[in-house]
Amino acid sequence: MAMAGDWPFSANEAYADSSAIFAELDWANGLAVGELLPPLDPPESETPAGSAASSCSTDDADGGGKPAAASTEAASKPAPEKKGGKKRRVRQPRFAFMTKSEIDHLEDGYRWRKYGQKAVKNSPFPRSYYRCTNSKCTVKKRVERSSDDPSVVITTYEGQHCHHTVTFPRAASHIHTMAAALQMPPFVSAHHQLYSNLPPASLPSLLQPLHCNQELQAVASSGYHKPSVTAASSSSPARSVPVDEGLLGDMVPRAMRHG
DNA sequence: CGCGTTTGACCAGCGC
DNA sequence: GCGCTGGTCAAACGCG
Repeated sequence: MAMAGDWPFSANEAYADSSAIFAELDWANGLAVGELLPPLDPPESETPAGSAASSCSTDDADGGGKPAAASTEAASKPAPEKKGGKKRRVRQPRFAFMTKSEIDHLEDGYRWRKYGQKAVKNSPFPRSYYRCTNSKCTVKKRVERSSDDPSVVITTYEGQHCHHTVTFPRAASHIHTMAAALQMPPFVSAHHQLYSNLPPASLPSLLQPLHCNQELQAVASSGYHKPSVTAASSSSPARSVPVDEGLLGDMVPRAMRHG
């Protein structure tokens, strides 16, 4: 696989091909992607929205229905304890985006290990499942191609990284740090146009620092300067983005924000 | 040898 | 209750 040691922007042609990010809904919940999902199971989950979204917590709470074997216990398959009360699958906050790319697995600065692939219904293309290789990080992502447009890759992130990217870019650090602050892959913030029907207020919640991410926030806030590569927002190329809507302004065209 | 991928099996949730 | 589907596990395998 492509080693994440190489900063994708230098070699990964997919980025050049990538043309846009479209708004995407969380199909399962009917929410705009990027918005933190409401707790599906408030009593048991530690409030996925906001702080508890930490993927650092050992409680993956999810594990696809299986006992949370995330990262550590995976080896010994514990006897599947009978769940007295139906424990609903608790999802981490997710966001997804569509990318026009010829390759499925876009480099985003993190290292991922593929742990599964499934054929999905209503799609001729299989869905791949990836997990962050950081043992303390339980972030997962799914990658699949759109059945409507095979050139479009749909990537869904679940959870938030509690660590820096594996590689820190040389030149594009501003992009990367910004993306880190967003818990997004860098190409999201830098190379794509993100259309979203998120209410403006929801994005800041997405940016909410996690206890284990505060360093990222710090880095981002100190190192960030407005990237010049966000010209994808062709709607208003020369506008100056107010501080309070900076990232949002970069990614969400104004026209899309008053939906 | 370590790390990542492949792939079939297994399990849980959900709809009928 | 049953079948379908999505999600995950884990052994086998490949590669550097």
